[in-house]
Amino acid sequence: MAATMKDIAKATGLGLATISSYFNGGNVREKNRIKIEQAIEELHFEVNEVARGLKTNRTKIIGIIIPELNNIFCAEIITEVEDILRSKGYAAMICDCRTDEKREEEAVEFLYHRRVDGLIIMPTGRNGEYLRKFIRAGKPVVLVDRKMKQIDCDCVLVDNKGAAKSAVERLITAGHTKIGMIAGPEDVYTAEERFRGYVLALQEADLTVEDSLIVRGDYTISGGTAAMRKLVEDNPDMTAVFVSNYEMTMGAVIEVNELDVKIPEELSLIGFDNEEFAKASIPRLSIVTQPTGEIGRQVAGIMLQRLGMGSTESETGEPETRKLATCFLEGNSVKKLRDS
Amino acid sequence: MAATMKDIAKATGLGLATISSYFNGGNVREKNRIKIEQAIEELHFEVNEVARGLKTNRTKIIGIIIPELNNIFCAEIITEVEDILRSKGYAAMICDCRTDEKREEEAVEFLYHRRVDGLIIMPTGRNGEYLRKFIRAGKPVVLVDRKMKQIDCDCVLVDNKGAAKSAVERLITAGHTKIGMIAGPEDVYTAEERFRGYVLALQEADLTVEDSLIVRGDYTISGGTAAMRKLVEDNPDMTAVFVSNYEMTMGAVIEVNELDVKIPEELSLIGFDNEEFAKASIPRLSIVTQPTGEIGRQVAGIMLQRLGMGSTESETGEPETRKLATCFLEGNSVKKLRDS
DNA sequence: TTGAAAGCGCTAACAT
DNA sequence: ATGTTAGCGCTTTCAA
Repeated sequence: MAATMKDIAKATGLGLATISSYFNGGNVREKNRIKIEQAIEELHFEVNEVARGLKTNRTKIIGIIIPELNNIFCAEIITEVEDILRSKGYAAMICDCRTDEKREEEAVEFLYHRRVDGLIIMPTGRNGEYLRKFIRAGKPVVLVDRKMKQIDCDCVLVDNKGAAKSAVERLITAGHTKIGMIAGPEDVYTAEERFRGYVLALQEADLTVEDSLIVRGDYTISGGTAAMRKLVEDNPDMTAVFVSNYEMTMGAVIEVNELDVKIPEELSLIGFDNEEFAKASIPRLSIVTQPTGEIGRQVAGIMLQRLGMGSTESETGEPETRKLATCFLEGNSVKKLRDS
Repeated sequence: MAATMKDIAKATGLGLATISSYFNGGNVREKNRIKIEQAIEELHFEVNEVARGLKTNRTKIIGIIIPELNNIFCAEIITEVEDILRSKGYAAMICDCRTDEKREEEAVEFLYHRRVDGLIIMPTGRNGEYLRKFIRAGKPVVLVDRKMKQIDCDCVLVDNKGAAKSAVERLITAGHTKIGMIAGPEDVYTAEERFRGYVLALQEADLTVEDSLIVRGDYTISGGTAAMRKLVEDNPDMTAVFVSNYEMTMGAVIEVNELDVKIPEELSLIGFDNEEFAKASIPRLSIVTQPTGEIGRQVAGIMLQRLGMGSTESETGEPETRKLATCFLEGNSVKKLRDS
């Protein structure tokens, strides 16, 4: 069996409290410190975090619930979050709920039983009733990339509407007026925001929003290829397209190659996410990028901060919503029809 | 504060042991069962897994260490593993070590302190000394996608060499003799295996292995584009290429479009991984696919099995190495130069 | 079947 | 600065 603090106490002739104090940054006489360290070495002692967790009622574990681990956007955020949390001694307990609301709720229960200290969630469900439990227990909850009206907690978002709007504005500024959009599913928060950005940009430029220029895809590669084909078929006068997520951008590019449509000569294109793909494409794609690293840092930061103030019980400060700006990566996929 | 078993005992007038027994499948008189369930309901009682873990010395947590969470191959495996483990009541504590050996070692320590019941690892380091700790403690370790000579534990691999060999054989059967290869880094186990498969296929067909037909990339998209360009430039007589991972396959396809080389008319191509990309490509790519779901299932299965036999201490059965077959997804990217 | 009691490894209050 | 002691919430003998 692994050595315990008791063993260290016995070996050094010191009291249990002294050993504990040593591990918790308390003051220990130089002499004893050395003795303790020696004993630790000899007995291969390692603090039992489970026992510590029972006593302190803090597990130093953060629950993380995401819709799909094998979605690059989620994965990049989680990677950053996990890294930061771990550097502060917190472990990440990750649950993939496969974009299933029921599984999501189960995951919340699961993590609650595990007594995680906080919850980071990119919710699938629209209604966050099952998060109440955490809030009531005074455990911090941080929402990522999705807003929930009913639930009062911290939240880190990206300015999807603004990003889409400014992307479309770039096309307008370049002289395009017949601008297609490959939009996402109506029931996805981010997809709707991006769609609204597109509409807004056109409206502000006094351009008409034409139904035939809008095709909804399902956020997948093949959804992108299909949407692009339809767009090109239905709109011979279209000169530009805005694609609103990564997978569909990839699909759109594949289809454009198939149709032998030259970018940007015959069609301008602005895509979404994944710098690596944009840079590797020929010509380089102009894309909207989301600051996944920064999202992760903000999320982890808020969580850590909330955990730090845990002592003040009620007066934990107002929930905060942070909306991060997206970036724009300039490529060569947009043709200037006029000087700006 | 959350209710404890003590509270339930008090509320029902029963003893603590009875409550505990109730939760652990023991026999409880019908009358009392009802009383207990009522009290649970009223007090919103939920078992404290931490306390349970301290007592039983089993946390029901499995540590998972991977090189990169935002690598689709890893993510797909982990998703499956996590799903299965959770369905058996085990939580996954995931550490991304960013393909850094030092971070990997730290992660092992971290998880050991946390007293995870087992470890699943896709190792970056070549030497698994730091895994000894787990083995000594009698905690199961399962290696994924990488072998380690020095360490004696279960292991789930893919037949990389065989997969590459049979992919190249397909090209040979179709009549190709000048077959290029975009290989991966020399220090990556899977990359070397795939490279050896390529060489083996050529040798068995009495074809010479030409240096100019082999270009090493770094497993990234841009590595793939660069490699493909070099290959085409240096080998005007090359009729086919085998690309040995997903990112480079994507890069190769992008470059082929740029160079306006027609697939499969002017160049045949067999890629690696990611069905979705292969299916969306035009023409559809022929690729080797790895059974990520099955890998995940095997890994989780072995882990669960080992955990079940925990009681028998030493006699835990010999470590097992499972090598899974890859699949081949037929596309239209290979031209027949002769009838097979 | 049920109850009483000991103790898992640790922290924290209190006393020294 | 250090020692003593009492639990944290649970499981698990051992008796009844």
